[in-house]
Amino acid sequence: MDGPSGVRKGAWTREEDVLLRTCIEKYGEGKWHQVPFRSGLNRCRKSCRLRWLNYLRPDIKRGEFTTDEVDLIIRLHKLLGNRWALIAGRLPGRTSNDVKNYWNTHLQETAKVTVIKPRPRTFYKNLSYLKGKAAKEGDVQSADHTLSKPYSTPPLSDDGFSWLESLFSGKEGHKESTCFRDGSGKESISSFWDEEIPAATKVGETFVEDNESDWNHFSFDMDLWDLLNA
DNA sequence: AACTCCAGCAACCGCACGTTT
DNA sequence: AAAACGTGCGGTTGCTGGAGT
Repeated sequence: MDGPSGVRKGAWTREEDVLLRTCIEKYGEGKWHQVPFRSGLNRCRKSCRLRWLNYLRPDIKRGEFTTDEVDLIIRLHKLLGNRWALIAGRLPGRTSNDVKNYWNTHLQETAKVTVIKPRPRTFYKNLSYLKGKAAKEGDVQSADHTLSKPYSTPPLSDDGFSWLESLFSGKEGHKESTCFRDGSGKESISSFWDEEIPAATKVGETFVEDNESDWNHFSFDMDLWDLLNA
């Protein structure tokens, strides 16, 4: 079962597991290129890393996925798509491979969902939330047409309910009341979920909604992934 | 008992990205 | 700035064991 380079492939034996575990316990995780030499294993670094991360790590949870875990996977997949590492990061003890395999075998067919891709959105520059930020960080128009970094927290609705939290609320068909108001109280964007998304024009790496491409607005390069990892 | 089919899972592979030189 | 290197991720493959015929 050795490969052309003489490196062993295929299923791991108990002895190999012991060697790898002993090596990691002695030297710690990381420096995977050194692991085959240090452990005496005739395996490539990738194989060693994968075996450790997916099987040998002591905090790995085995057994059936609970209904809570399945529910969370479905919600996160709806939000993130096939970002298995991110999804697994929210499930203590589960690996990305576990989650991916579970999805592919149990959920793929039953959970035909529309993935909400974090499309860059345009927000009015004078939203109350952003105005506060802009006052602290300088005029948002001064640097570039776009913001290089998303704000650390998403805007809140009037009642303080985060639209991001709503993604996990489980309220099917829930009409999120995330109404952004400008200084005069005029609603700029009616809702996150049910709004009719207008046509958008790509400007550089951002999208500017049609009819809103002038300097009265700025484009907000919304990176949900960073928000989730914050 | 022998064979086929298939679900579940472990592992491999290629690529992308970040860091170092 | 660019090449080399190291690491992590996601798609895919292939092995294994159980169920069905």
